[in-house]
Amino acid sequence: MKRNTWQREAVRTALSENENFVSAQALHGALKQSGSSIGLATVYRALADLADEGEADSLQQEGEALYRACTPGSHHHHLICRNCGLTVEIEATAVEDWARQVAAQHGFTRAEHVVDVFGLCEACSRLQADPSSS
Amino acid sequence: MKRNTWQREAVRTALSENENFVSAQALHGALKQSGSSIGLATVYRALADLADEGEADSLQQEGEALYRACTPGSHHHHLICRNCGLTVEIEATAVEDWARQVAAQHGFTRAEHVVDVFGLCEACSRLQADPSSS
DNA sequence: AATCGTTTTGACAATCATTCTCGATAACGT
DNA sequence: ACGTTATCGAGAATGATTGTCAAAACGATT
Ligand SMILES: [Zn+2]
Ligand SMILES: [Zn+2]
Ligand SMILES: [Zn+2]
Ligand SMILES: [Zn+2]
Repeated sequence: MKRNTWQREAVRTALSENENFVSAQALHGALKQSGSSIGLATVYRALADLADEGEADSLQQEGEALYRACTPGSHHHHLICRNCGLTVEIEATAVEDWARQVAAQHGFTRAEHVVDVFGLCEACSRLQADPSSS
Repeated sequence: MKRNTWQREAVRTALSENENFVSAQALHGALKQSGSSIGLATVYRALADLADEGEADSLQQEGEALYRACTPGSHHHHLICRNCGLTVEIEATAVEDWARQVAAQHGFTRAEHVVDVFGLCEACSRLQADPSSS
């Protein structure tokens, strides 16, 4: 059976304290900073578990996996700022339907999909337009 | 200025000989197999170039980058078989519009998106349903 | 509370894809 | 053909992730 360890709980907590997507390494760093003695491998394992239990969402950016505590049990996608990491959860029934349909039309089964939107959030867009105002 | 080397051409050719997405390593292996003396780093460089010149599409699967020679100049997405790699190019005007809109609604600029659909193609679906028929 | 079988941990090594280094090579404009 | 300079290739370096395995922690059960 699955056991409850303070390590798993620490990862869960640390994750939920971050509004945005974070890497395993970053999370481990933060935990160590705050005095925890948790191991890096444990953070990786805990995040992987959380992800396939549906308690966290994950995505790949620049070759590394990022995780985020997300609204549990709800399938959704993300709008992410390339500059500051600000993340917005977005629902999109239309996209879900489209994905299902296009798969079916080509005879595909067990369809899953990866849908992420990246951009510059409002604040970062302003900064880039007028860097002097920082 | 950019030069034309047989290495670049070899990668381009090898890529277009593959119907499906392939990794840099796999492509390098295939080239070596057929007698080429091209270096691995060169394959990586050539693929990266092809990708941002729009001659190839790329996606991340299981932590590695895969490339495919795609219909040039047309933005599209892919429906990919998780088992055999069969790939179908799909157009999705509705998704393009949706992505643009959802970004704009939240004040995001320079929106880009990652949209891929994975599943089991018709043949692989059959095999999985009745493995004895192989 | 002590015991016991099983799960989880963590330090470290190992793996694996990708990038970097840098001297050698080869394109291309002249 | 010449010189300039982008490109190449072999191997080292990097960086994220996973594997190893003895020690520690769980939790059910006395
Ligand atoms: Zn931002
Ligand atoms: Zn979806
Ligand atoms: Zn298939
Ligand atoms: Zn698109």
